[in-house]
This record gives sequence, structure tokens and C-alpha cells, in this order.
Amino acid sequence: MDDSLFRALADPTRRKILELLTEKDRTAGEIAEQFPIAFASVSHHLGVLKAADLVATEREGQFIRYRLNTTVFQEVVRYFMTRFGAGEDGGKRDA
Amino acid sequence: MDDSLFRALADPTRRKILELLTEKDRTAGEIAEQFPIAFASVSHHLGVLKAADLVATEREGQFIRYRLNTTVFQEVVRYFMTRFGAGEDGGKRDA
DNA sequence: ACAATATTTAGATAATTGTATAAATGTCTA
DNA sequence: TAGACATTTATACAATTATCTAAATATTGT
Repeated sequence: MDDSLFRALADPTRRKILELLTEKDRTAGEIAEQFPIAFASVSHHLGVLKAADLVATEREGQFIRYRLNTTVFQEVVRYFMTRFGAGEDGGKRDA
Repeated sequence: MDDSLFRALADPTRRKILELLTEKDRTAGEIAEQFPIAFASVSHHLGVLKAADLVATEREGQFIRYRLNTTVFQEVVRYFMTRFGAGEDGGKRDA
């Protein structure tokens, strides 16, 4: 489990970005306009998320589209379940 | 999902502490001697973990015994599963 | 009450990180 | 090729954090 992954998740802006991307893929600009900070700052956060492999990018003309890399989230869940036994038994499904 | 939780998990020393505590409950001193840093520094990390409610403590005479708060790990797993759909379907059980 | 042990808290410092502005890069269209 | 737009990179700075040493607090046994 890479250190960069947890560091990436430690910032609330970055977690918010990830949540935005669960709704749909978005360009860097679409993401940036959701936050009160400078575009360059959001770009920096996107770089951190990408370095942690939490998101992937694809260029679309002038735009760069970001999407979640769901595989890594599965690894995070597995990390907690295997290391800490925190899973299905404990995590109630419908509560 | 509390911010302090993710910040607490972001440090590798703290994650190592948590993993030590999965084996068995340990006193602050037993934990501290596993690391090459000063006892006071480990104590600081323990404070961060406790503030995030990832561990709980109980005094035993001169000692203070730390144990995992497994409930919170279940919440972390649930966070990822609900927010990011990263769970059972994707996380292979036997691979 | 005192000394010894276990742990935390206080205060200082160095490293890391989030944010800003300005410059650079990449793409499109005229 | 020039100009406009989208995004990133460079650089600087302020805030946060990890670590240290020293002092403080808590408990036990003499």
C-alpha cells in the first residue's frame, strides 16, 4: 500500500474532487470551478491524485478529462479488510 | 467522515502503530520501542490516533495500554464502499 | 515523602504541504 | 503563424506537521 495514496486522501479538497468524479468524469476546468481556490492549486491537487493513481486522465482536444481509477479504491478497501479485519461482518450493509 | 481520520492515516509511522495493535494490545512503551524515534514523538503519534478515535486507551497502573478501535475501521470501509462503490464486487475475496 | 518508572505536554526547529501569482506548454481556429 | 483558451509547471510563501529535548504529570514501591 503506497504512502502517496494515504497522503493524497488526507486533504479534504482532494477527497471532494474524488467525490465529484464519482458522479461523472470531468475536465480539469470543470473540477476547478467547483472550488474557491486558484485553478493552478486545483491542478496541483489533481497531480497529487494522479501520482497516487487515484485518477486517470485523457486528453480531449484542449481539455483534459479526469476519471476515477476505481481499482485503487478496491485496493484501499482490501487494505483495511485484511490488515484490520474491518469489513463485511462489522460494516452493516443496510444501516 | 472526519478530517482527522484521514490525516491520522496519512503518516506511515501511525499506520505501522495500527498494524502493531492488530496483533495485540500494547502499552505506549512497547509501541515506542519498535520505532527509531524518541518516545515523546511516538506519544505524539498516539495522541493523533486517539484524537481520530482510531485507538482507545486504558490505564493499567503505571502503564497505558492502547488498543484498536475497530469500529472506526468499519466506518472507513463503509466510506469507500458507499462513496466510491469500491467493495465486494470489485475487491476479489480469494485473489 | 522520595525515588524510580511510564507517559504526556511544552516549546523549538526543520521538513512538508497548500496556496498564490506568473510563466510555460499544448491545442484549436482563423 | 498568431491569438485564444485550457492546463500545467515554476517559484515563493504561509501554515501545518514530525521530530527533538526538557519539563511536567501520574503511578508504584520503599
